[in-house]
Formats: sequence, structure tokens, C-alpha cells
Amino acid sequence: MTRITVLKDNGAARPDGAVDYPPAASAGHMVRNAHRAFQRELEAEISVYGVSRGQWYFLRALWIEDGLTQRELSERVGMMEPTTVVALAGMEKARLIRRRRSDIDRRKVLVYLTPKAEKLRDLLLPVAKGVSDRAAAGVSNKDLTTFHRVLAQMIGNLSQSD
Amino acid sequence: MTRITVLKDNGAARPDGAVDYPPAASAGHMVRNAHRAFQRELEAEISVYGVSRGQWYFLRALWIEDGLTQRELSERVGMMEPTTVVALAGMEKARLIRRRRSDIDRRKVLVYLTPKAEKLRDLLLPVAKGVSDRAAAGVSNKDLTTFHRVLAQMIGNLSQSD
DNA sequence: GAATAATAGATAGAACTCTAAGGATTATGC
DNA sequence: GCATAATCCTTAGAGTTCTATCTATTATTC
Repeated sequence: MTRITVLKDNGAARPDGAVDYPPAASAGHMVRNAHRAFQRELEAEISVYGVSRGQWYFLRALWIEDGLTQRELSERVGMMEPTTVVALAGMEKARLIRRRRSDIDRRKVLVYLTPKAEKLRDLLLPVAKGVSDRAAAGVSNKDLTTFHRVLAQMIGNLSQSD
Repeated sequence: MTRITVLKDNGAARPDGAVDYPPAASAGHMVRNAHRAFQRELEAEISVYGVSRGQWYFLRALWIEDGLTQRELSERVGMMEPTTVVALAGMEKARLIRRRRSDIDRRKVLVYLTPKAEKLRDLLLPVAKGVSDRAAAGVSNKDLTTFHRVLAQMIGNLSQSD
């Protein structure tokens, strides 16, 4: 198997020997800006329903499956466990979830959606889809596919190096 | 001029009428994950030099031009002013910058890099470039170009709706 | 030139996220 | 079956970012 390494020359050494690597040329910077734009939009729209963006990711995981332990939730959402604890405490106060210690293994805390949170599902998922659609306006399906593929590859490349 | 709207069907309505929009299909979610991956990498590498990611963006702007006011810096970095104040306070304590009130307009605070911060430039810019290169490994230049174009379009689309 | 408006920073308080360390509970090894 | 290890959750403390509000300085208006 032949491994081809493509050298990318965005950000060259300057004639004087100093390094030049402007933010605009950086994939990291662009991803950051896009992330902030997405966040701003999403937050503005879901806050109308009394949901913060910190709660959003957990709601989304629980809409797929609830009755999870906090550790399982942390893994699915991709947050550290202390973050989950804080977020869930807020969600419990906002009556979006209930927490119950497992009878079988009393170390575990099981998380269940309230009816209120279940009703929000069909209201809020379209909101999220709306943001993504608005972001992708004017982008061809072909380019969008490439975009997703590159993004997935980058995520894989970076998490591999841990 | 004909406006063609492409309907994208990632996330369709289900037969039972409920909405289905899994995170994996969401551009927002993927951008978020990529952002977190980039951040984790960058932070790990620059922390070796005693620079936090909160300071990074400001250093980067100041390496291009220093003697800026805090407001100018905020704009260039894309942060709100209180964020800038906090970040600069930390940077001053870390001896990365000095702040001086302008003599001409004493409302303004001018920000200058210390020699220490200037020396970090040629050490840290290659680090940032390394992270981006590692992220883009195995991605063709053509796809990378498409990626950048789509990202720029998305950022434009989203910030337009403010 | 005094009152008002605009500009520049700073402070307070909140939300989100992390690492490090501390319980409580269950599983394992002898 | 008791000591040790592993698992699960929690707390503490820090960093980053925001909105809202305050102070200080300069510009504008009459």
C-alpha cells in the first residue's frame, strides 16, 4: 500500500525567514468562526423555549434514548462527567429531566425526560434543522457531501493523535 | 436571474409524523466536534509554552499589528470587549503584553507585545500550522478548497441573519 | 462654556467547560 | 469474608465567554 502525503502550502515561510500564517488561511480558525455562528443562531432560537445550549446536547441525546446513566450520557454527548452533572442539575431544576438512582446498582443515576421535555422534541428538532439548512443555503449537494466528508476526516485525524 | 433552491433532505419527517434529525446528519454538530478537536490539540501544544487558548487569538492578532486599542483588538479577534479585558489582564500578568493609556485620547488603552511574546511568534505559528496540516492529512487540495469555500459560505449565511 | 451625547474600558454576574480530587457503592482476589 | 480495586457520581476550582451595567474621558450642541 502506497501512502501519499500531500504537502499543503498555505502559510509559507517569508523571504526574511519569519513565519507567516494568517488566521484566514487556517482551517482551525474557520471552523471556530463557523462554530460560533452556529452556536449564536441555535442559542437565539432555542432560548425562546427556555432551553440553553448547554442543555441542548443532552436533550438531543435523551430524545434518542432516555433512562441512560450520567456516564452513558457523557459519552454520547462528548462531555466530561462534571459538565454533565452541572448541566443535568440545571435541567432537573428546569423540569426537563428527572434523576433516579438505579435499584440494581445504586452507584448509577438514571436520567429520564419529563413529558415537558418530550413535547419540546417536535418543536426544537425542526429549529435545529432550520439553522443547518440556512447555513447550507446556496451550497450544492455535491459540495455539502464533500464538506461532511472532509470534516469527518479532520475529526478522525485529530482525535487519533490523543 | 434565476434563483434555484436546492432542497436538502437530511432529516426527514418519519412515517409516524414525528421529526427525526440525528446529530450525525447535522452540519452544526459536525462543526462543533471539529472545533472541539482543533481546540484540544492546539491547547495541548501551546500550553507547553505557557500560552492558553484564550490568549492565543489575541497574540495572533498582535503578531500582525500591535499598539492597537482594546476595542480594535476585540473587533479583530471577534470577541466582546469584556472578554478582551479579562484576557489582556491575564496576558499582562503573564508578561506577554504591556498596556499604556494613549496620551492623545486618554480613554484609549494601547496594547503592545513584550519581547517575550514577539519571540514566541516563530515558535507558535508553526505549531498552529502543524495542527491544521495534521487535521488535513489525507484530504486532497481540491476537497480542501471546497471545504474552505463551503465553510466561508456558511459563516456568511449565518452572520447575515443577525 | 455647560449640558448632553458618544466613545472606551472596566466590573459584576452568569453559563459552559475542563482537570483534579473526594465520596459512595459494587466487584474482585486471596 | 475482608481488603483492595474498579466504577459512578459529585464537588472544588479554574478558564473562557457572554450580557448588562458602570465609570471615565472626549465630542457635540445650544
